[in-house]
Amino acid sequence: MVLQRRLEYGFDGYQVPVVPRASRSVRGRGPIRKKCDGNQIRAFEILACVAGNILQESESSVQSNAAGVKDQNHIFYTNSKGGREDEGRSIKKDPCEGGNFDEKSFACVPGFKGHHKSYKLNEFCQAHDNISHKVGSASNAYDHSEVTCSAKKLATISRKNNCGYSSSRVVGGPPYFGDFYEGKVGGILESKLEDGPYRSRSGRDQSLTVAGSSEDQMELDREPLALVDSESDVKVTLSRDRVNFVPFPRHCDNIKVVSRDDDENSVGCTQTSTITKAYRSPPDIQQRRMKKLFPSRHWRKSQKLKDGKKKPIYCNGRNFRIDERSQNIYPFKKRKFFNQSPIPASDGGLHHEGVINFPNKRINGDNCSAAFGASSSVASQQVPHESKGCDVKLSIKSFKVPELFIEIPATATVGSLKRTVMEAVTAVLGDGLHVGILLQGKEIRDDNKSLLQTGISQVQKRHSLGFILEPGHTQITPPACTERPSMVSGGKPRSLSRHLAPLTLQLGASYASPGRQLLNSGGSVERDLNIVPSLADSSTGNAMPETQALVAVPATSMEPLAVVPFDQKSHPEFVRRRIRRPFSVSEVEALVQAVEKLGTGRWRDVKLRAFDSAKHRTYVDLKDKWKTLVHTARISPHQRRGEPVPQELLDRVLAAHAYWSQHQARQQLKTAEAVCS
DNA sequence: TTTAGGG
DNA sequence: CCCTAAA
Repeated sequence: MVLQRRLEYGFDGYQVPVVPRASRSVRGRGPIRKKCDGNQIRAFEILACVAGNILQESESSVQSNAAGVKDQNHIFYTNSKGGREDEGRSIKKDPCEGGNFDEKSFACVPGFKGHHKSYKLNEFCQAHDNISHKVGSASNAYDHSEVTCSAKKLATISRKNNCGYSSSRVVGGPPYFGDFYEGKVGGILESKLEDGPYRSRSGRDQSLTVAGSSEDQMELDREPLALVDSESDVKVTLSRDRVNFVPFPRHCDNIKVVSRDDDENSVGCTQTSTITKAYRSPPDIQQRRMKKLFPSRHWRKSQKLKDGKKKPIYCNGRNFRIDERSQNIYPFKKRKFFNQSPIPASDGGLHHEGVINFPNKRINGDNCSAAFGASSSVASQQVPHESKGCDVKLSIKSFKVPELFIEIPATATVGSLKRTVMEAVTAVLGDGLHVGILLQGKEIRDDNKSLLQTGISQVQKRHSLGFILEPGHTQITPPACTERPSMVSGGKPRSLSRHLAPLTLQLGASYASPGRQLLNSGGSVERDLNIVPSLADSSTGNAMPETQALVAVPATSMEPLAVVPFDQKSHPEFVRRRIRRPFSVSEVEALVQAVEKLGTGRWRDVKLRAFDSAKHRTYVDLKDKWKTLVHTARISPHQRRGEPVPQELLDRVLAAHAYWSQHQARQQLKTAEAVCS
């Protein structure tokens, strides 16, 4: 074990040295900049494989969800092996971070003015628990759905860690009190230093970089554990005479972030947990939340194309989101979408070498022709005749999107064909999908009729009930990006189709098909999933039963509609406001810790150091958060809102802020002097 | 791309 | 959180 040492320094009166920024060479690495590329276009057909039965008990939907968990677990696990680089990295990384909990917990952390703080221990334990729970329940969250899948790895790594294979320890609080880092790397590298921006020192930023040649390299950067294990050569690059080896804080911070996300954001691909959770959510709360999330100004409507046709809705490149009230479908930022989509957005854009026609496109509710959408098949159903209130549970085996006709020159490349098809899909999906219901070949249009009235609930034969996907603009206002929710369905009360539509899209959003690359996305998925139950919750009247029955469906894996690539660049006007994700206390802790060490002018480094794996936290976010933290610390406690931040943290915020402000002033003074002389 | 600040 | 001028 590494010797635990403590160095305490006061910072008053210290002449703080220039702290140069970290080498920009680090830029360009790291997950943030990673993008997926070279993926393939997915099939057009949407598979909604749900073993279907009609059940009378709403309870059954829960079971259905439970089944979904299993699937997902499996999927996650499978995917975790498939390993594109970023995924693999994440998967490995998080567990490693988990492994670091202990170390961090044991780290002796001098508090302000040299007082030791023990509160951290609890915090980290908590974080650890959260992780464990996550792994166990598969209810991953946050950008790190991978965490869920890597229990195995976690165990392995933890073991290594415990064996003291690798040990690095951070002993120290704010730099102004002196830090003591000791990194030991499998006997290959051992370095230690006592340094920190707050302390007087001759050097500038010193850094130690360890690079491995294995494919784990990405994590080597930050993972002492991986480092140790790696048989690859270890290169040590030292700038200046000292070494600054600080492998831990980042992980620890990250961990906190993860656990926090789990708790509060439930961002995840685990539909089960989300759904379950959402069932508990009061509809009004959901609605309020949604309202906040979608300021109208962010929902500019899609522009019209020259030919008067509406532009493909940008949702194509994102996940769909459905407002439980208007049932508008909202897109998610592509950034998140990328995490799930195998399709590169930077595919060079869509080419238009082919002519696409939609001969059967419906207009204003015209008949849905056969060409337009093969109906789905309903696996089986059963009818609870006896009571009106009975739930009707439907299993939709598959959906087919409208048939597309593509004309493309024989000389066109396969790639362009793909793009053309994709464009066609985009055009259709983009306009918003509408679900039609075919009962024995006949489409049911009256959305106000109950299932009983229409006879849907009495259908016994397979195939007698079908669902079709139609371009949404025919009957429903283009779902996404509209600011006129009232237009949807002409303001009619909730109806069957209105509930079904979201379902369709939901399928896409909940997407989790085996053999697929990891889903993981920072929160978007979760939100999507949250919506569905809230739909049920907020629905009124007898539409409720169907809705609930359908809500259970997403638990299974299906091909998402949302996985249609979309070139966001061509639709810049659709950039949506990000989901608000309040900082948790542990995130604040991580931030404070990082800022204490790095200062307030190096947000990128702060990000890299403490939030590297928190994709949803940008350096701008961190900067903003710091700003608000400082503000929060200055106002009286009763004026503060949101999750209360421990006073201790706020004190540190003020201290660090004061320190670095002064530091900055000094720097400016120095610079000025230098210029003058 | 980052930083720094206003909104 | 967003937007953006500046660097």
